[in-house]
Amino acid sequence: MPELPEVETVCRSLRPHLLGRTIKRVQILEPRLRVPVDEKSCQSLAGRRVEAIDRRAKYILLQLSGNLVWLFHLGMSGKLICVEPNTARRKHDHIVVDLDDGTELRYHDPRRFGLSLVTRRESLHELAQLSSLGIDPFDADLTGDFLFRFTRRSERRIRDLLLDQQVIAGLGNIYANEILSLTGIKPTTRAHRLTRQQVQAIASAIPRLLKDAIRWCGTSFSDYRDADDKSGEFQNHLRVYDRDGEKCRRCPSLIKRVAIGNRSAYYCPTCQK
DNA sequence: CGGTGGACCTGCTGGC
DNA sequence: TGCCAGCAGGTCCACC
Repeated sequence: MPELPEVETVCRSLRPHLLGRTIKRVQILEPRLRVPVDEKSCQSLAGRRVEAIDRRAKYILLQLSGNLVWLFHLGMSGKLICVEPNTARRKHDHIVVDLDDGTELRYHDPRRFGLSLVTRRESLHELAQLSSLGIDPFDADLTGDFLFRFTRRSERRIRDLLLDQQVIAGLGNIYANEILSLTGIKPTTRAHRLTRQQVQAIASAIPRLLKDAIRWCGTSFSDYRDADDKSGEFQNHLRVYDRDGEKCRRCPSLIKRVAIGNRSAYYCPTCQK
């Protein structure tokens, strides 16, 4: 579900609710996420203050007093939502956090592909999840040259290379497909077949597209929401993703859907070669 | 090593 | 109306 723009939107919407607040109590209603939630470390969070909220790729980091970090990944269907006290619990509310002003922060995740873990700040860089991440999409070092080196030695399809978090950290299936649409490249093209110019175009399209998506607060299909349960708007601006059979926005052709592995790829057969 | 396919889950939609 | 297949924004692991 949530890719970088959605996770960034969640972080921004959490800040007004959480910054400066103190955690009173943490309840784990369902520990069975992708990695089992450690109840003990969560209970040790009572009394900690939220000092900052950061994002790395698709990970959300609540920086807490006492040099602790509470790390979340939303998986496919995870949400962090702030609600008034005494709001009815919903099915799939797995973690409930009581704050000192009465607000409740809830982690809700029907598919339970998400992740919640607590670590000391100095150990953060040792986490496998974070240490294996590739370059940040907004890093000035993400140049055509940089990406060209990866594409030269890879025979994977470019859509899959863009999804690889160890290469670029933060893209998911929506934005990988949209980037290839913006740059006129077919998602099934093998990476090493791309020209220098094509790779340059991809590198420069990535931060532009993500900034645009963040400006529209991300893409909402059925279920992505921010901390105030508000939808994003970028679904209205998608060029190819989830538009198979619909008209291309630049030519009369119809958008096609193909399976790459077991995930869909979308493209315009005329505009993308 | 790199690349691929399946597993992990629940819920929704569309076809019959 | 019900049932079933297929699909969904991500990641990880086994296998070739």
